[in-house]
Amino acid sequence: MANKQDKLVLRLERFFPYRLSILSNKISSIIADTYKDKFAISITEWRIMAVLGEFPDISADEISARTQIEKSLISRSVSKLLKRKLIDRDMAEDDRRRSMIRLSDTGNAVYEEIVPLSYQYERALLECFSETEQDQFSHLIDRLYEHANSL
Amino acid sequence: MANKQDKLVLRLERFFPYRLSILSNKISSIIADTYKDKFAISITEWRIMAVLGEFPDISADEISARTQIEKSLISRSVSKLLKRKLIDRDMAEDDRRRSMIRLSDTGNAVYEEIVPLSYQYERALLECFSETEQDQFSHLIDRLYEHANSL
DNA sequence: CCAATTTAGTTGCACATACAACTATTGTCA
DNA sequence: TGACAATAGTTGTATGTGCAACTAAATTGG
Repeated sequence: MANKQDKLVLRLERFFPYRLSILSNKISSIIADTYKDKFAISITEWRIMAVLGEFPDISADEISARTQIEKSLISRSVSKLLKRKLIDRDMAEDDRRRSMIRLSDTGNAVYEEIVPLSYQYERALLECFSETEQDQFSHLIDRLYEHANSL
Repeated sequence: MANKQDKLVLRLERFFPYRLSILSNKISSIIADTYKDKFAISITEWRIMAVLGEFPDISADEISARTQIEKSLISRSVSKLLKRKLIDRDMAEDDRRRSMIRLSDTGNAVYEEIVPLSYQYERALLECFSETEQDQFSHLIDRLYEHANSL
């Protein structure tokens, strides 16, 4: 006969979304501490700089699209980065709403310091996997992301 | 001869920590929307309720340990859940600092509504993987989490 | 050509969260 | 026993972040 013990229980610590969240937060917070301690830069600011390192002279909107960061957050972060002279900005001549943003010389210097550290950290993280496992993991992440987007 | 084009660039969209973060945020935000729309509950609040569904009559500190949520956040969330009568609390007799928290009848009813939805969402997410891939992914996540904790 | 709509970016506001300081209670050990 | 340390929980404060309203500029359609 059914009783209270038949209650369907959620095992939180085995629940995929929870485990992914905990894992991601752990990894991100380690990175955040490093960037904060060494360069006084937040993850958000770093992501903006990272995108500008790859794609110079793009607009705030394009940064937003490429980093998935809210445009209001982009706006405030860009202000901070401008004040600290890590980036430069001027308005597009053909469209005076749109801005053209790029790393300044200082920003580039910081960028070139952080990039090797980032790769080093990524390698340290993934050293618990074999090459094959790294590829598996990479593909699984891509597939899951695709799929989550379609839900 | 080395020139500007030799600059080491970070491909953000292929950087593991970034991809994990984006994936996890996407998945969590879908869940958050569901809980918010149907039950007016945040992810944090749900995690607290989930742990109480598994482990009734535990203290705020134990909730914090099991969910990795900051104790100050636990405190404020517990206040909200008490006000909404989703949980009950009384103080431990042997230690008047420690509290004993559990789901109320209302809380249990909500819990029993959410749990099947959670499992359903998890299944929907993972349906893009075969059984084998699900196991692989699960093990890789566990290993990576272990490893990240040791860095 | 001009009103209405769309787009880029900024700002106000509400709420989430982290860290540290604080209170109250309990435990330790000389 | 009594001073000191440790623990459970709360609260203050600073900052992060998301959503919506807003401004200014560009585009569209009649």
